[in-house]
Amino acid sequence: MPELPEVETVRRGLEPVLAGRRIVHAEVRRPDLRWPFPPRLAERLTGRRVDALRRRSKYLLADLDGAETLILHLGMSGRLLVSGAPLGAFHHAHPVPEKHDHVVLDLEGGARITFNDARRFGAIDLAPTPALEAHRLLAGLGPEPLGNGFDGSYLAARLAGRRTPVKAVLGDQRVVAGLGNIYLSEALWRARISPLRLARDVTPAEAEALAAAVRAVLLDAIAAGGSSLRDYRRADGELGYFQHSFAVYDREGQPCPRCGGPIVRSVQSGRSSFWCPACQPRAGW
DNA sequence: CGATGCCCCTGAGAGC
DNA sequence: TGCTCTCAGGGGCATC
Repeated sequence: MPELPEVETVRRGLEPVLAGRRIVHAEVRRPDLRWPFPPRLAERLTGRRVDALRRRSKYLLADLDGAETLILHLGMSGRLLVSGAPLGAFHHAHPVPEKHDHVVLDLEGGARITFNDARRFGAIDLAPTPALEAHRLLAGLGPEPLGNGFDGSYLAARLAGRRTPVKAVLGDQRVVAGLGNIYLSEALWRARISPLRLARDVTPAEAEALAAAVRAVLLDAIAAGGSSLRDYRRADGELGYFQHSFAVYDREGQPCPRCGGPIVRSVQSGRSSFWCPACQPRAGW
């Protein structure tokens, strides 16, 4: 899916289109994605002004007037695409809805936002803004990796004593929110820690390096507009380009950019991990 | 409580 | 050209 950098890139693309504008028409073309949509979704969106577009972990949060917030999750294949003329060119045609275009929002001024999601692992919900943090999808999330609540000592404390691989802990959204399979492999490579190492065997110094690596790789990826492997697109439809900067992800058999040794792939919990056995020794085993 | 595996769904790409 | 098989960036849930 879109991980944190991809969601943040989409947010930055949508914010200038959405913020301060009213939704003049909402078309909801199916009743659900991963879960059923909230009742009367189209009616509840129509006429509402979007006051701000925020991000929490991999969720986009559109604060609406009337103290409700629209919660959006892109799942694995979700896209939020902008079309139309923001200045309202009279003859500007919107594209005909395509397969997997599930929700279409028309904004005052003429822009249109379309939620397309082939695999339908995405999610949409509405929640009262004051109680947003208590929403079932947001309540258990750990700190933002780019925020003040995430650093080496915090991470060391969360890794301590856990007999599960460090990659599993770092990918647990309750520990830190927003990392997915790509940036887990990339961050562990930057910190020179094997994804197979047990969390309890990661030293405090390594945890410090890992927290720094997480922040650095996320910032680099955001600066590149995210990573486009298959489905992900920015709000303007363009590709991100951080995939060209991968050190290890999806590079099995290719040379490690640091040592030249071959990248290997391991399967953990049914998901691929990519790493360099020379740079990321399994010391501690 | 912690760890593991399954599953939701469609489409792309590989192999034959 | 077409069939079948495998795999994909998430994450909730059942199970042990």
